[in-house]
Amino acid sequence: MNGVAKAPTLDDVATLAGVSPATVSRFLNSPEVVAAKTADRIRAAIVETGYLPNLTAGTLAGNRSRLIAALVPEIAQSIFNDTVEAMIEELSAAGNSVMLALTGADNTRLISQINAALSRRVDAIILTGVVTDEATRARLRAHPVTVIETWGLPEDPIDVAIGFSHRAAGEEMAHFLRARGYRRPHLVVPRSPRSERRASSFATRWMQEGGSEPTRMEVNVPSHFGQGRLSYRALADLPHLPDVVVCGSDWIAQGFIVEAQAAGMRVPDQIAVTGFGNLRMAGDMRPTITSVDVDGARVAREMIRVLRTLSAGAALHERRIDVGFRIIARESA
Amino acid sequence: MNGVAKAPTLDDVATLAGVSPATVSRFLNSPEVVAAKTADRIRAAIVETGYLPNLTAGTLAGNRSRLIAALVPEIAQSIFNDTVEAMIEELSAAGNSVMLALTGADNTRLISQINAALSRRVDAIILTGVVTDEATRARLRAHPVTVIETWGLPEDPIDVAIGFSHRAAGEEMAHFLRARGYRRPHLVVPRSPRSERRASSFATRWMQEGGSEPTRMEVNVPSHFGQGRLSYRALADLPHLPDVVVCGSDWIAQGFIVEAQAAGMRVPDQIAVTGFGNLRMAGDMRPTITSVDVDGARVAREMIRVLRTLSAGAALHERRIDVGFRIIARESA
DNA sequence: CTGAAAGCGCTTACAG
DNA sequence: CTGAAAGCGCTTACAG
Repeated sequence: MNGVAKAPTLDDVATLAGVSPATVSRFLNSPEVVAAKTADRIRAAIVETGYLPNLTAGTLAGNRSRLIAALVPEIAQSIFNDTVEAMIEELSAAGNSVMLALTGADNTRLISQINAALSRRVDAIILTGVVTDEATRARLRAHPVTVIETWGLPEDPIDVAIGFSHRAAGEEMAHFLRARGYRRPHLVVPRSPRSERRASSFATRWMQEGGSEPTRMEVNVPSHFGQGRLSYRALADLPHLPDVVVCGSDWIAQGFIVEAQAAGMRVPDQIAVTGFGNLRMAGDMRPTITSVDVDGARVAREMIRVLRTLSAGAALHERRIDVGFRIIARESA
Repeated sequence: MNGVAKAPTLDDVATLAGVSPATVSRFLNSPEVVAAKTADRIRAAIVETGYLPNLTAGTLAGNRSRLIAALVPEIAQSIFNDTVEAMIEELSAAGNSVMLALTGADNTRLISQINAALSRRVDAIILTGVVTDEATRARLRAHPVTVIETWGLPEDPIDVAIGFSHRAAGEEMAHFLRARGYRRPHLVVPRSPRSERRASSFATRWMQEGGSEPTRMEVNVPSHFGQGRLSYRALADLPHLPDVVVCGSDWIAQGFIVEAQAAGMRVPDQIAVTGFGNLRMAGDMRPTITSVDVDGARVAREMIRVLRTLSAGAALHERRIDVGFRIIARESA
């Protein structure tokens, strides 16, 4: 914090190496174009001066920042954390920095965070979920920044979407549970568009396969363990006891199981439970929790691929990248 | 993504408002110094052009970025998440952006992430924990950036430290459990310097109060639910069964309880358990988990205060800010 | 309260 | 393979 000596600049390095600043810049950005001997001198000068590039100047001059903004609702208890972490790892390894911005569980700060990102001239904005506001979509489309929508898979992405079909996930879970012989499903649905989508698709498919309409209750986002416990207690208000409870997240499923067991119920014998997200804990719980897995690391890899393609100036093959999902059948249902 | 029109610049706004660029800049940064009528014209011009400041140019010219780097080991399952989230919220509200960098559970990428942050000319670097490498400490001390070390409370902070005494936390827990009548504590210790510190202080104090040396086992970081389950099973290897298990995190405590209950043990009657971190889940678990609370939001507030003080050019009153901790006595011990 | 001018530290055609 | 020069979009003394 005691700014003694001024930080060395690219010019200092150039002077010491006896070359022009342009050559040092080239060495830094495309080392293959500078002669081996020149490179050696520059390398030595960098070490001797302790030079650290000023990326802020580089961004201004070069019109690319290698800064990427990741906008997520929250991280304290988020199902996206694995993906976010894989993403930050991959991007950092590829020489980028990540600016993480929180938009709030209800996404109220989405627009102000988009503006903050644009002000920093980020190369790309990664969104968790899909922007629903049409004006914002139009504005982002007109802007040079690359926008990647994740988790959802809208018909017409702003630029690119990487995710899976929440409709399909809901339907497949309905089919899975019906095939396992369950007859009275109850849905615990977080108040988010994606959870809502899965729940309604579940219900539609369930009835298509001859079942009667599932009962349901809603919970606030972000969903957490405590809501699972409350959800169990709320069963008392239902016209009949369900034989399987489809929870919108693994946290809810875990809380539900703990409360059910504390009340003396056996899971899954007396009541079965499913989660969503396939958190590590789902495989460790007693009983292990049947869940839906989305490959967060793959989402991260696809993002990198898109970003690389675009920064190489190439055209994108596909604007909607479906990474799919898998139902992981375990003990709880 | 379709860069049609070039983004409007401060010059565009100035021209439209009929003032010089310097005046627009002043309006943006210290609105109180420009005349009311001028301000009105500028405001209108900003709206009409849709101007968004280029903070990258502002940083280069003004030598401050309003960008703050937060370096954390990981976020997928971290006890720091609440603090990180509170911090990002507070900083964003104060007009800063936050660059979140992951250093790895074992902190291997600490130095490269520090360099990345310095390259972006961040105003401050927030560290989770304390930098142990002396060369890095010296380098950061010599650098104009403000460094805030959190959670730990080193004798001689690089700039400022905001945290609590892990030694005191370990001691107080020992005293607390001894006073409650427990006699055979067992420690489950994540392999991190801070957890280690708490565990050894616990043991020292426990023996000072007349107890015999606690048994212990270590677990990898980041700690998680599954380790708690394994820790229960590992009790079989101990010379005697403990009457209380002191876990290094609430995740471990929760997993331990679930496994103990699955094995037919009653918590806390047959075996008591404590956690650390006071996650929301700790208060929701069955039984509720006795834990140690650190006020993450307060850490975040103190950080803001420090940053504000420093950016106002004022001197800091204290370089070590102790936010304390509280043992939250609940059902599990 | 406002303007003209210099400068922040880079990158990138352009020319050789 | 390398250099001279212009320029990226701001901020900030300095002067009035």
